[in-house]
Formats: sequence, C-alpha cells, structure tokens
Amino acid sequence: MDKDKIDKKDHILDVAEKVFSDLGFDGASTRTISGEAGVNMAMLNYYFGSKEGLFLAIFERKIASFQTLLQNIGNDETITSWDKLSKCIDNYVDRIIVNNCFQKLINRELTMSKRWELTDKITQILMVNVIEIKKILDEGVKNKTFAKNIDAELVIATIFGTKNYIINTPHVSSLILGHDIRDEKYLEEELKPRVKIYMKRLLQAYLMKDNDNSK
Amino acid sequence: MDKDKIDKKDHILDVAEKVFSDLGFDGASTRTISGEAGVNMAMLNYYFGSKEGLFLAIFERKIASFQTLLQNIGNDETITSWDKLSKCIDNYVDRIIVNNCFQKLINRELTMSKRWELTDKITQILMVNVIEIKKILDEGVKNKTFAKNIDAELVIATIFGTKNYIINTPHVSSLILGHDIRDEKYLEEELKPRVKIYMKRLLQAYLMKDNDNSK
DNA sequence: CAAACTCAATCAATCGTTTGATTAATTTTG
DNA sequence: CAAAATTAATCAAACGATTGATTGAGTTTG
Repeated sequence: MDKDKIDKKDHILDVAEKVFSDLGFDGASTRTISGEAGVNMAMLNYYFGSKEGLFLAIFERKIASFQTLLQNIGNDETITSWDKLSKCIDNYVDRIIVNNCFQKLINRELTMSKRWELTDKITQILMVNVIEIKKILDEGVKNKTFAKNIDAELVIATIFGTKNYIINTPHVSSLILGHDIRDEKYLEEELKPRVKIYMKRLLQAYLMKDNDNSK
Repeated sequence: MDKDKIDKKDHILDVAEKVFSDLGFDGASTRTISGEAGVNMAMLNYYFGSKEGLFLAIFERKIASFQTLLQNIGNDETITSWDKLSKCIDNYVDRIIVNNCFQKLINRELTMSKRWELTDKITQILMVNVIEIKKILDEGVKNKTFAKNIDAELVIATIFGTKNYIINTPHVSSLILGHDIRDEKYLEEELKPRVKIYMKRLLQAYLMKDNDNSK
C-alpha cells in the first residue's frame, strides 16, 4: 500500500533525525539507524540512495514548514513594529522548542566545515528569518518605534542566540534553570512562556530606550 | 630535547584542535590529523595513547586558562555590580573570540549524547563562569543596582548565547554582519568592540529598568 | 649503550554500500 | 477466471574501503 510505504519512510526519517542529532552524522552508523528503526540496513539505500541521501531527506522534509511561518508578519500594515517583533518572538520560541532535536542537527551542521552544499542550503533558509526580522527592526527605527541607534544585527544574534543556547546545550541550561529542560511539561508550561516574557522585556528595554552615544 | 618534545606535542594539539573543530570527533580520522600535522600516525598513539586521549588532551590544555579568569572579579568590593558585569563581558568577549575553534569543539561536544564523562567535565567548567555571573546579578538585585524582577538565568543565556551564535555559526553571522567574521582584522578592530558596546547597552537597558509585572 | 623516538607495515574491526535470492502483491495474458 | 509475468519490498550475506590501533625494526639522543 502506498500509505504504508510513506509511513515507513517517515518512520525511518523520524528515527534517523533522532539518532543523527544524538550522535552526529559521522557518529551515527547506518547499522545503528536501521537497527533503531527496526528495518533492514539495505532499506536505507533502497529508499534514500545513501547515508547522505538519508541525511538530506531529513532536511528536505522540514524545509517547507520553515519557510512560510514568518512570511506575512512583516507585511501586515495594521500593527506596530513592536507588535510584529513580538509576534516573531512568540512564533520562534514556539516553533523552535518543538523542533528540538532538528535544531541541534541544523546547528551542528553549521559549525562543520564539511558538506558545503547542505551548509549553504541551511544558511539560506535561516537567512529568510533573519532578513524578516531585520526588516521589522529597520522599519521600527524609521517610524521611531525603536531608538535610532540600535544595533539591529546584534539584536538578531541575541534573539536566535539566546534560544539556541537554551536548547542546544541542555546539560548546561538544565543546571542553570534548575530543571531538566527535556521535560516536556516543564518546557511547555513554564519555560516557553518565561522565555517569551523575558525576550520581550529585554528587547523592549533596549530597543525603546535612547542609547545616547556619549557613553 | 625536552623543549622540542613539548613543542611537537603542542603542535599536534594545535592541529588536532583545528581538525576536530572542522570535522567533528568522528569525522576527523587519525590519518588526517597526523598528515596535517606532518607526523607519523603512530605518534598520536605514542604521545596520547588513543584518539580519545588526544581529544581529551586538547581540553586538558585549555582548562587551566579557563578557570582563573573570572575568579576574582566577583569578590572585588570596590566596584559596583554593574561594573563587575561589565568587566565580565569584556573578559568574555576577548577570550572567547580568541579561542574561536576551541569554542566550536566545546559547543558541539555539549550537543552530543556521547562521551558523557567529557560532557560532564565541560559542563562543570562552564558552570564556574555561569555561577560567577549569577552571583553578580543576585548581588546587584540585592543592593538595588539592578531591578528586582530581572530573569537572571535567562540573562546568562543571553550573554553566552549571543556570543556563541556569532562565533559558532560563522556562515550565518558573516551574512548578517556583511563581513567575513573569520577575518581577524575585522574581528579584532570592529566586531569585538561592537559586541562589547552592544552587550553592555542591552543588559544595562534591561537590568536597570523597572520591569513592572502589570503587563 | 640504553632510553626515547620514528617509521612503514600490518592488524582486526567497523564502515557504507551492493548483491542475489525471496516474498508478496499487482498486472497481463490466454 | 486462472496461469503467467511483472513489480516493489525485504532480507541475509558479503563487498571493498577505511578506521583506530599495534608491531617490530630502525634511528636518534643523552
């Protein structure tokens, strides 16, 4: 049946995503992945051509859902620049914490000096979001919602960096926060709203204050 | 000669640090490392026992320099909490951008679910800095330098996360900033001061403003 | 000379991939 | 309809290549 085939491929991709994110591309053997997924080793090549093909397929599957999310917020003329940024933060915190282990994959791949093609593709995808936020920040400066001398590029680094730090280094951030951040209940009910509130207060304080240059 | 021996070991460690940070632990073969370092493959095992021993030796070498840096800032009674935090930021930005590729190593290792012993050791080392900053923040709240309702834990995530984001994802941050951040001149003369100024303004705005809870 | 060092050659183990056979379901044919 | 042919899916086994590690013979050094 066609449905079963798709389900099986999807199951392999689910397992592979987890194993790759735990062990890295080189650390995860095809035997481990196929074993974990409960399928014969040869099926990986049968379905995805190669180990790298499997790796790429994981990304292909996720890309679509990444593209469209922030798309229309920037063009909404009815809300202020601050509200747009606020919406972006909400979306981003929600989305990223769901795609937990995929985020780890993306981030590790970006730190590698291998597989340039994939690195470039990921970079391109992430830049869509970066540009979207940059646009909102610039617009906010122009219409004086935000202070004129903000450092927009580094604000972007803070937005993405803060979230990445929490998610990608769970050992450290769990110690800092005093909870296991891999506990889904804590994540959903406490951490997510807390990060949202914090990010908004942090950025509001910075963006909407006059940072005079006379030190 | 004893000097030559140490120099050679250090040279191997330098090369290995670079190769590991580019290719990951599993992606970097002992042949690649020894070839890059211009030494016989067997030397790696002769000096460091094993591939993992070599990997650990890279960390051992760096640990000492990491420990002592922030140590005494927190205990200085003559400066304000804000100045302490300010000093921490300076130290941190300076140090971390120098140890560029070692940071990538640390960060990738923290995202892995392998080599628990090393992960725990790294976590422990990083926590020294975390606790130091936490202490400063708490003290600042107590003596009313900082607002009473700040989110100290997430401030820490912002400090480390912002810097990590810039350094660990050079492809993306180079695009954002419009310069190749691996260009040492740009890094030293432009980016470093810029990050310092930005971080201080960002944190000052947040920490020294009343974040009322009514919305 | 003895200890420390260096090397090419080699080891077993594991890697990603391919193979050829087998099964089961579908389509074509007489 | 029933037999034959075709197809996709699955498997155990094996492939060559590469891995980290070791060997034992040679060289250098103090």
